[in-house]
Amino acid sequence: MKTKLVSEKDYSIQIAHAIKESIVSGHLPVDGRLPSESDLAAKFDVSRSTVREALKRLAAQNLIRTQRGASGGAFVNRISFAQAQEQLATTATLLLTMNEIDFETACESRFTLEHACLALACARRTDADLATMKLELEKQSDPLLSDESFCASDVGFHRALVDAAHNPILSWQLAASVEAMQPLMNMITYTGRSRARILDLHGTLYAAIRTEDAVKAKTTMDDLASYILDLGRKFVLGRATASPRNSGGRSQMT
Amino acid sequence: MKTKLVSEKDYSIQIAHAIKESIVSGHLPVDGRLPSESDLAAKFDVSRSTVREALKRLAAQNLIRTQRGASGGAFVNRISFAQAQEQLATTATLLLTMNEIDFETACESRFTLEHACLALACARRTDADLATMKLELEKQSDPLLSDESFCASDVGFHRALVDAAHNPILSWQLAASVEAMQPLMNMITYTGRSRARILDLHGTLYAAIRTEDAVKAKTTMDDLASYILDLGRKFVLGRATASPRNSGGRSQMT
DNA sequence: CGAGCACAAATTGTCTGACAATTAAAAAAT
DNA sequence: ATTTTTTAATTGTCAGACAATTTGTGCTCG
Repeated sequence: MKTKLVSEKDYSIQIAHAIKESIVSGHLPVDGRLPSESDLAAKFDVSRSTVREALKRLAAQNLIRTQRGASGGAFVNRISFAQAQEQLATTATLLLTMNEIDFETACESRFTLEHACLALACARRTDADLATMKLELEKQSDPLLSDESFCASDVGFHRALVDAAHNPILSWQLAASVEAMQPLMNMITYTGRSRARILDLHGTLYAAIRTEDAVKAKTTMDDLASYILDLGRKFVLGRATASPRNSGGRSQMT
Repeated sequence: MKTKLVSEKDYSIQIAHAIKESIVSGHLPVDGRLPSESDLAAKFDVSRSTVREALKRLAAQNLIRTQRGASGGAFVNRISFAQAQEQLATTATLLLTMNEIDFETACESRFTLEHACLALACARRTDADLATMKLELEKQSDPLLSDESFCASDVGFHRALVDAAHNPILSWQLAASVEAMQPLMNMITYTGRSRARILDLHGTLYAAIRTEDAVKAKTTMDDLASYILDLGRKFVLGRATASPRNSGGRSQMT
């Protein structure tokens, strides 16, 4: 049976949309195999190239994967948290870099989220969670640690903290936010030379979660938030006066 | 200058990745024009089809748009919140439908987020925010309203509530969560026939935000959360016993 | 001189047909 | 029975062509 397409939009878009619907609606089960490209071409009455472009659109969204060879083809992906997180992080990064989102807004959303996780984290943290946090704390207390590694460990600590809430969706959303902000955070930490203060706050946070003291954890998180926000403000300020703005002519790819 | 590609992965993936890097890193400015497909084909030393598949991958992620005709081509998109939200909602829906995320986890993450917005909302709500919430409240109090419209208004109320926090990132993330959960929430509300209770809680929330009473707002939100969670549990339970599970044979697309 | 109009040029969208690369299954050989 | 070879199916890539669309250009006519 041939499926009708309207001729007003590009075929590859319509085909991608049709298949996507089949997937999202559950009509096509996870790991189910799509018809071969030739079959799809016949079904939609278009050329194989057009079908391929449609499939590439879906592959870019991690909705399908392809495999060569006999009994190969396109299969419906079970979307993983890792993939979802990567997509979200890309989007968040783009929003941060090319839209009008300023550092303060991003910072506020991140710490608001993290703050919200604390109550859950205090109630549910396991020994494994605490061990992970403790490990990162010890890494961070090494004065010989490079700036880069310190930042990585910082991310690891916050991630462990959120993971302690044991809600994968919250972990997912927050991890993406943190990842998108990391480059900027790195620069701030580099220039701020503020390891001692951060380490101290982390230690306090750790202790509060260990003892299930949600109130203490929250006030500490607020302190950390305002401290980082302050550093960020200074950093952005210094940057604004130091380096001239990138003048905005269109440029081609080199 | 030709750009080298390794022959181990598919070319279209590598090309898409290379261009994506140029965009995310800011090397290609927003609204900047990419070279034509023929030029890119020459630059990467591949055929035009391969370049096209790469571009379709980017288009599927809303990173570029294309335009036909003279002085047409592919242009770097300024990603909008609307697009970002749509992408996030799709991902969230997929995670919800085909992964092992249960209703309680989704519900918890949503209300945790919303709870976290309340403090900001109380501090920053404008008259316009209050008016929007009030409007939805009045809609909801009409007993002749259809179930569908009631649910839509419910979403509108919560959206207005989060928007009152005036942090676009939080609005974005939460809106996507809410949208992904809406189908399920609808069914729950349909069966629960629980309008009066919900309306009451909404009214209390509205009043608390109007008077900037963050404490009251938070306790009310907690009540709402546990009420919905309770309804959801009953609903899921009833569903599990009533309808048999979709048996899992692989199926082809029809 | 201006307004409209035909035409050319550039660019993406699609089609056709072909071949290469890869993989699983079937067939053949040992 | 096990290993090797062949075969078939499928995606990945290529080349060339034409269609559709849009913009600019120059020409004609008022």
